[in-house]
Amino acid sequence: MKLSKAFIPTLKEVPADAIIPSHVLMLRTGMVRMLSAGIYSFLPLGYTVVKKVVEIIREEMDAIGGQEFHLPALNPKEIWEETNRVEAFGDTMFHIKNRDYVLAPTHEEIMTYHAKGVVKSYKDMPQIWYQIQTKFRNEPRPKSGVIRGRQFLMKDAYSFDTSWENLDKSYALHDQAYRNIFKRCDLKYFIVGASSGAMGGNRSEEFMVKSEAGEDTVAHCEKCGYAANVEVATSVVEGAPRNENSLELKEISTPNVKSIDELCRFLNINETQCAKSRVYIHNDKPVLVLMLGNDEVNETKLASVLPGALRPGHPDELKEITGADAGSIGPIGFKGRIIADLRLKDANNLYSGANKNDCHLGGIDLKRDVPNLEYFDLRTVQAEETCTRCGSKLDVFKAIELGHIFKLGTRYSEALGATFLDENGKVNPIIMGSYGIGVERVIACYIEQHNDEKGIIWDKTLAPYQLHLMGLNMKKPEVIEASNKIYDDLKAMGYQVLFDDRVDAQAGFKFNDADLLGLPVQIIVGDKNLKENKVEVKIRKSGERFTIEIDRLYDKLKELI
RNA sequence: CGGGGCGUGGCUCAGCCCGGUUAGAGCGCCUGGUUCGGGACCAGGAGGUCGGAGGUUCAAAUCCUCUCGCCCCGACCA
Repeated sequence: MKLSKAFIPTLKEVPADAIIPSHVLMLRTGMVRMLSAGIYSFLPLGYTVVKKVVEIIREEMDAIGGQEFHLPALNPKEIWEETNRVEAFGDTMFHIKNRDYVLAPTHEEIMTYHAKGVVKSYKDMPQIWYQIQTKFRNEPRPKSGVIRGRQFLMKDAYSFDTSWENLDKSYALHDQAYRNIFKRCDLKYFIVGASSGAMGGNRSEEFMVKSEAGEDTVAHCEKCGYAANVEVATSVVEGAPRNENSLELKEISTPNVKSIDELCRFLNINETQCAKSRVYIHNDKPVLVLMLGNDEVNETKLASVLPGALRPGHPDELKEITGADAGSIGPIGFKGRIIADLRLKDANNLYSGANKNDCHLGGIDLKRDVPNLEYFDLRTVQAEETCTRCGSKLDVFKAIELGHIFKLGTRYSEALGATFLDENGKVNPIIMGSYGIGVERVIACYIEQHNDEKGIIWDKTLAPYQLHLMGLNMKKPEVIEASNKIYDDLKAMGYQVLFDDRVDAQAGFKFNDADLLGLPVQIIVGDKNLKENKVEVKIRKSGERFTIEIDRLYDKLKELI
């Protein structure tokens, strides 16, 4: 492609709205332009990269026996009502105004619909069906360029099996395919155990890339490799000590003391002597959640302990339920279910709210004073805590979710009646898995991991072109002739070449554009080197540059690309 | 949805607080010329309903009200 003819609108200045490197660079290199919040147009250069990623995904999915579909994004709402997901997605799902259609945010329902009545026998399975297609989600807050958009490309795959054991096999195939895909894309990633959330199912793992722009937080152990989303991660932490003698319950006046920190200062005690109370409304009934000190309630863990409708209580509800405002609530005299974090197991001589404003109770013995108290792991892992597997310290950081694999089970097949007959002629629901990859995220994450102050650093695998040929002074006949000949030769050899043949651009301008676009190898044709029949080659990644005779260039390129 | 910020030629921004020439700069773009291996220079030129609507005023980019859009933090999130 000749740059003089190409639509590759590079920007010299940093766009005001972009913060993270991948977003800045995708705009500056002319890969994308924003149309509206969270909605991006891919320009030719960006779309070329999309096609490369898609092709890698396609090859690896085909390699595990996947069959590619192309489903409609426009779906009848009815089918989503059968699985209750219109309600589950809520405002995140786009609804069409003038017909009862929705824009699909994922495709479990539609794939299951097609399996129903067609995949009827155990002999018809296993099946792996996938597509690479646009998804629509009405994100309340799109951010970070293409990383969180309202419309995005997703590879979504679905497996259909006759048993949980066979699902394990399909799941393992996808796990391997995903490892291959991300490795080929040269991404540093790791795999974490995750919560399956609204997708349902009983097991899921996420493929994560460490990044400050990430929206997930993960705990990771460098030493043994343990990695989990903090939604589900666990660690070894000391519980509150149980003292030999339990003190008597004692009411203490604590005017204007609201937080645990204030309480510790006021009474000159340690936070591990305090039980913090949070009230949730679970299926319309209040539940008191006790945490040690300043530990935060992990609402994902809480939701798995309290399945169903769950939300924090409103301030006015708290007053009505407990007789006190947040900050003075406690377990003694609380009417309703009480659960506590494991760190509080059988602790005594604790301080907590007295369910009376400006009052706390001391000398609380959970064993003595809170009968039938249930303990669960409810806290969020913090950095520097101890790994449950190997005993070393956990690291906690932000990460971007690139892919997610779920063992769904029968949730969709049961809801939609997708059943099969087994060897014994018995009717069973199909056992399903679902597997997603965010295509744009692969690109954005690659750029996050491969850039410098000059621009992107493409590896040959994802680079939109392999070679960046530059004619430095395209008014000089010898440069025109030599660079055009090299361009034609390289194309004839099958290379993908971007040829900066612009007549009016200065050398420095071309160099900077080349470094910005970041194609792996630059070939620089200038009149000085041409006098010795040479050109200059620059490796973008290392910055290494050398001159070489034109005759030897082609052999050298075989080594480099 | 809550908090904060911002909307002025294609891009980055100044002007607004304190209303008053023909609304500015740099980059980019067009024409001509010089330059030509790390984002050149000279001369000339095109391009703006100041996000939109309403209001105050003799007079609004500037003040007021409403509204739309965008960014950041939070909430939410597959």
